Amino acid sequence: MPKISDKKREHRRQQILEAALACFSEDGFHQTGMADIVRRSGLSHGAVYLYFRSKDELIEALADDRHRREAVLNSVAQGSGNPIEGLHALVRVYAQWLTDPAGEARRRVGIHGWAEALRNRRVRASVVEGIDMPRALIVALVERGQHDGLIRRDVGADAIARVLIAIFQGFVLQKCWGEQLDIAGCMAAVTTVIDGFLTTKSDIKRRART
Amino acid sequence: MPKISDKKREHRRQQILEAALACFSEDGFHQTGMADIVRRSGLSHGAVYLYFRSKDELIEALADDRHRREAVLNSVAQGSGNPIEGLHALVRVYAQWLTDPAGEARRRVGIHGWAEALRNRRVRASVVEGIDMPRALIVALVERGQHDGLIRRDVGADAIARVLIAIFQGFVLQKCWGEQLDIAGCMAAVTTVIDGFLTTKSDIKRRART
Amino acid sequence: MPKISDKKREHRRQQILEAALACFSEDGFHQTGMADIVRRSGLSHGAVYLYFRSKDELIEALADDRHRREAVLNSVAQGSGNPIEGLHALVRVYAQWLTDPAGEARRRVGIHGWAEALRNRRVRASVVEGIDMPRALIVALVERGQHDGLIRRDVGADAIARVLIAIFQGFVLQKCWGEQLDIAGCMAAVTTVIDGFLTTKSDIKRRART
Amino acid sequence: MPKISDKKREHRRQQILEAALACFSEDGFHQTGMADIVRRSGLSHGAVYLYFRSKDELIEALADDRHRREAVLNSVAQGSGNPIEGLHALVRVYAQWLTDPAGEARRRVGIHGWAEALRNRRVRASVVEGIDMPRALIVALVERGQHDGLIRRDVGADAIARVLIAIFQGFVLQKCWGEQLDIAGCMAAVTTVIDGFLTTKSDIKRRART
DNA sequence: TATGAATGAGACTTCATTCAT
DNA sequence: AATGAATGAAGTCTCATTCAT
Repeated sequence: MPKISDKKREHRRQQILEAALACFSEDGFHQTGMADIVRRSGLSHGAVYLYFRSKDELIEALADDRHRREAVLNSVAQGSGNPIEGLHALVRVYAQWLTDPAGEARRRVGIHGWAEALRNRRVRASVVEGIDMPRALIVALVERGQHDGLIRRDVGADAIARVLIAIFQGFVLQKCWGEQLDIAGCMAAVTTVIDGFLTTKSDIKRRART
Repeated sequence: MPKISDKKREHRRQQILEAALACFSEDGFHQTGMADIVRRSGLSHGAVYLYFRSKDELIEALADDRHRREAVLNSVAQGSGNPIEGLHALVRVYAQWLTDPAGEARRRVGIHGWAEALRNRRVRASVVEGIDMPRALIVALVERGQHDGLIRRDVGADAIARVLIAIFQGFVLQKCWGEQLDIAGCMAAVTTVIDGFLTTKSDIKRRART
Repeated sequence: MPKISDKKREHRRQQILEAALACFSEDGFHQTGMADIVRRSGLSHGAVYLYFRSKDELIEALADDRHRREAVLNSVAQGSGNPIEGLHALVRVYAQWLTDPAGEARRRVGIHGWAEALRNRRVRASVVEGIDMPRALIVALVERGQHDGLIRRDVGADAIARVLIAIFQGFVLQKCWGEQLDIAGCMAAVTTVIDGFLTTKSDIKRRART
Repeated sequence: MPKISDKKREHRRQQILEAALACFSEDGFHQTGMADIVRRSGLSHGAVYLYFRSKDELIEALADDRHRREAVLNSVAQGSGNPIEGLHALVRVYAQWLTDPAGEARRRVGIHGWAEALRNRRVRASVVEGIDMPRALIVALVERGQHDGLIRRDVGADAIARVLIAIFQGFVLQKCWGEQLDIAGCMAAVTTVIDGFLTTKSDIKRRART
């Protein structure tokens, strides 16, 4: 039993995960058979079970994978000086992620994961943590903006964060269903949404009146 | 029992659909066995197949059911005089639907349906038609608003519709995952989003300059 | 419970048997469902079970039906004076039965019955009795012919009977499989077969030598 | 067990086919359950489906098997010098096949196949091809015999072939139903049948008159 | 390490028969 | 007598997982 190198091992793991991603993206978790994944990975049944103890572990590994990738995504918008600019940057990053053709399979699997999160505790934890990252980021930006008087104070930071996240979740759904989604136009609308959260002169006046 | 009444028949059908809804809501379409539905419905195996030819037909019936219910939901906001008020009314209706505890199972099944729509043509058609209704409604309202000078013309009506729909789709997800979702707060944020699409004095001035 | 007339009762019975015959002829006994028979008969499930206690009873009734019809067939050749002429008459009758387009379904069901006879005691009894009739008839004719010196004595009467019966059984098979069966030509061959069983001058001489 | 040898594989296949043959022979194709075959084969449910994709494929495999065996059977009589002797040889071979106790199951399955051929295109094709082989063989022998003046020209070669084949089909039926079939006697009768097709002095005279 | 044949529980569905009406 | 809705055992087939090699 010659222990193979860690590099080789990691490569095998990725091979399997890629095969699983492709299969799950096409047929969902429960309509995909292990045999499909085995075939697509070019390995054997036994080999796959050497790397993942069960199909569920494979699903969870992909959920974690997604989680990790989103962490990278979020880090991009971090540290931007102006909170408003930070929000716009975040939107741009997500818009790009949404448009990337190479990410189609991952987006589709993501949707399957959203459904699976309803019944699989581990998947749900991964998904929830996944949206907690941008949420915390947005909340921080919004609170800074509110503190600086740039963002309206009559709307909760958490609510704003959830609205923005929801928008992208909805976009993923609509896009993956093959809807004619004018991404550029939608992004313009999202920009307007953010602007709608900003303080206006009338807000200032109104506040003055109170 | 010779030829039971249509009423009784419809009742049985509902009995099965309710059992299916409960099962699917808990375990998803593919992890729910017909045996589960049979057990929960209190009927026999054969009886269920007397009303639905297959598990798929059951899934599709629920999709159609959802479709029908959403049509009713949308009709509420129709015919409202002021387009802005119409949008707000629509949001209120959907907010209420989102909050209704009795609708929890239906919302969860809805999410499973979103995933299933990725691989089942019939389900996708039903889901897409389902979002087409409010979309058309919102587009109509927005275009009227734009024509009347109430809504900004620099954002597409379709984009606005898709943003609003996406928000609710995301809310459904977040709520069903058990997130601490401050619905009231979120609705306030949505109201602000809509207001963000309205024309402001600065818009008018800007337009005047052009 | 108004007892219906015997005439009506018999008509119903025939109605069911006809439906069963048509279904069995197309799909065989075990691939035909009671539902098929019920549908084709225009009656209800309960009604069919009022006349036949089970599907097996239906199969057996058809076997008996066939048995009865064949008895009629055989009676035709009976009582013919010349045994040779009797054999030829029998062949003509069976040839006609084989050619009758209206009998196609019955011939097909007959074949299914031959297979069923292998596992159903009652059906086998019916089938075996069915071939015993013409066999006895042929044996009688042949023995008379042999006694009269018209038919060779070096071949058993029973063997001749079985050969002739076998020929028609094989013809039924070949015809029902859609083979290009030149019935006229085949009948000519059968005639020759019979003639082959007759004594010739050389037989007489040969016998004289012994 | 990684990749078992072809020999082992073929052995397993035969194991299953034998079990299927025994079951089908007793109960017919449609009354035999896969569970019966599984039990009798000593393998597991899944293993059987590893070798045959469906019950139908199993039936067809047996049909093909039979087809192949009959090809061997026919080859025996081929190339015989004297056409008359060829016919007698063929009859002897089939008589032996009919008598072989080890072939009982195969003969019974054959009858079930005759019935199945009425509704299963693939099975019918196999059965029809199966009788086409001896038919062609007999036709060739008879035509040679007719050309040589050994066999009567007033009976079609095809008709003679069909008569001989029919005889054996009928014998199979009668034997499998448990009839007291005096095979030796019957074969003597068949010999006489063949002799009946030969030219006699009277034929020659008759032909001379024409 | 790696293979892939084998397992067997469980999936969906059918269907002969019954029985309340 | 007649109906047809209901039953539930049994059917065929799949598939996640294991383990002898």
